[in-house]
Amino acid sequence: MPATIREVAREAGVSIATVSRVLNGKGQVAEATRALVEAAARRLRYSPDGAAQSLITRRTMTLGVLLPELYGEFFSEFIRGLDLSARGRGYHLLVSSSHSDRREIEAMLRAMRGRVDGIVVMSPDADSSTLVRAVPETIPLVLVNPSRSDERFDVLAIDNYGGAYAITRHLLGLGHRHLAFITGPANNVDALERLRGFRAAVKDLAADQIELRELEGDFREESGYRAGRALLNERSRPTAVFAANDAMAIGALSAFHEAAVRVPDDIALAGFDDIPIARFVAPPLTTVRVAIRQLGERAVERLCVGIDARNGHERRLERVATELVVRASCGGGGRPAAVRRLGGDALGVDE
Amino acid sequence: MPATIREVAREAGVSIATVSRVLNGKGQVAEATRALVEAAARRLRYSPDGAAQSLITRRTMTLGVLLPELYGEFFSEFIRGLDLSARGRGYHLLVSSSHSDRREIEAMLRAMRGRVDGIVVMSPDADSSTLVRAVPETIPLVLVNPSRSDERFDVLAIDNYGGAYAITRHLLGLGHRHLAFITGPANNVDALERLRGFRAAVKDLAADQIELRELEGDFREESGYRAGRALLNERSRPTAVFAANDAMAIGALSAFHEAAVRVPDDIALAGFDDIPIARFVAPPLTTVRVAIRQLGERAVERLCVGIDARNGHERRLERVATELVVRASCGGGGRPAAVRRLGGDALGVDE
DNA sequence: TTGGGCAATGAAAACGTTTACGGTCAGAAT
DNA sequence: ATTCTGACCGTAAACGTTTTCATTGCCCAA
Repeated sequence: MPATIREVAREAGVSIATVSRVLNGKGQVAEATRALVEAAARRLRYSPDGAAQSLITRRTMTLGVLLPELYGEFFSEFIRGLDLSARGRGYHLLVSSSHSDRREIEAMLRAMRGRVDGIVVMSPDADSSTLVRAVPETIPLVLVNPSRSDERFDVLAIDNYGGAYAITRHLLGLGHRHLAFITGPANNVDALERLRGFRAAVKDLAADQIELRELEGDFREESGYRAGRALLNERSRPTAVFAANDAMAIGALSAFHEAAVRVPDDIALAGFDDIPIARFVAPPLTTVRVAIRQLGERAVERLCVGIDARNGHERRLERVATELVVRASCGGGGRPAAVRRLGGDALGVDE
Repeated sequence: MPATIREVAREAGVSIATVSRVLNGKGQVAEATRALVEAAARRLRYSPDGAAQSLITRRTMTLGVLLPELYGEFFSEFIRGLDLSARGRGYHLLVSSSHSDRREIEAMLRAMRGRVDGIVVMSPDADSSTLVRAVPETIPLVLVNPSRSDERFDVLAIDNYGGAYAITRHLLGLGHRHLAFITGPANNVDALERLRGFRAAVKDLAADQIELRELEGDFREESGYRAGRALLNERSRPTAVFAANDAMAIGALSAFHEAAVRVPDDIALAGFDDIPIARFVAPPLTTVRVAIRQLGERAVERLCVGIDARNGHERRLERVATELVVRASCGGGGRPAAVRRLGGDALGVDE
């Protein structure tokens, strides 16, 4: 029903080739005819058919994005980063979320064939490493925070381990010897790495003097709340709690507040991610900042390199740095917010 | 580079027509050949080219989504709703965010031609009503919370007015006579409607006995924080504050906490949206629940109706109901959370 | 034997673009 | 006058599908 290039050509009294040339600004065309064509196009409200363009140019100017179940501020920030960067490069974003199991992701990956020029896959679930085998090797791919790095692909990884290590060290440095850790989903790679960093710091720095406690969570506020309540009921209460993400920390905070347990006076609390709201809870949350938006921007950037090079580029593992953000929730004179950067530049490349 | 249908046909020793029939499950084809073709397709890791399919079928199985600057939990919930509903119907989602001015949106709208089967436009900025004129009338469109309803389009509107009215009545009912309102962005329709509801309730219920104060905000935590501080500095402090959204309420809460002003004892506080985190701040936030995810789901649903009917369906204005959620932040015995529903079914249709 | 009907398949058109190629024409150079 | 050179523009092929239509071969009824 909408106008085609042919109708524009007829209206302007020229051939379709000329119309195409005018609209794409390629090739020589007389000023007079250009004006003619432009007028005709405007009259007919013509805009080219994306499908036909993609078919012939083999470019869709679209990037695919595969995300896990999206929840909370983390993803809106991430998508925002992707979108900003993509739009700046003239790309659209085809997003698909809530992918948990591998088969689903595979199906999506194939469904995107011919619809996108490249794909960003964020699959923090542990079995994602096997997933990529299903990918037609031809399409550029960037993996964000995969369980295992794979030198066949570009990979972006948050330095979860380093961040967790640093914040744990911070807690130990404040003198805490009785710690609790609230974990994330059992098969989530970010969560696992944070746990690993926590354990490593404890082991390295104060192994024998420490009393430890690990509680299960799932990255949502509710689970943090439950964990917080559970802790309060224990005979010997920890002096500091480190939640694997801010949402759970806020949940725990809510439980503490409800029980009139003061933070940080009675108990110290730390999170991870530095979601925007973290500085506005009471007390402001000591946490580890992840440059979420930049993570998205960087992913698109890498992907575009892959696309332009037709995959003929060298693959890299880029580690996105984290930084410790000390606010009031752990006490220890952490105000105003002090920031300590970990592991090189904010977006430094190592390995 | 990836395999085409022609190669599959050759591999299987049949015509491309037969391959197509097998893969789409349409038309008669002998069991033996079917197996042959399927084997060949699998061997070559064939998956059809989306562009070519769209070109011929005139269906992209993709829905466009135009969003404003996305920030915070609201949008991740909304996108989640869209995605869930879209995927259930076999559609993909092409999202594009951060659109502020009209020209940008128009450009996006045209760019989506031939890439999507329909579009969801969320444009809370006041001039969006003029925008739609630029749309080729042919493509199905759903407007979410537009500034003015337009009977040429399907419209989904949050009952901002009703929600604000109800929560203001709640505050008045608790005896507050000195109120402050923190506004949203000046040209944001949701913000404006909430303000209108607030003013109307005051006028209707207690016009002359009330002391009023309106402060500017922009829907982000930071602006709520600033407004909160400003309020504390005033000679005559309000007894209740209603922020046009939860993010700002949380910002204000942070300011109050910092100044050791107790909520709700010293000052009552209410928000709007009921973002997931609202129940986990201290004290839990009294607010107005907006069924964000359902809003997204409903938008896709309406859009699909328009697509299936080739726009030959009757346009509707659907109002998404809101409900008052009473928690502790306003005092008045509101715990555990009591919910009062406003204006018909949760997704009731009026008008 | 003839013909009708049906299942299975293939040939080819169509979708709306971009672009390689060739043609035309005016003016300049010979 | 002839040829050459560009600028300008049109013809047609190509992209990878789906789908219509025709063809083939087979079985069965007349």
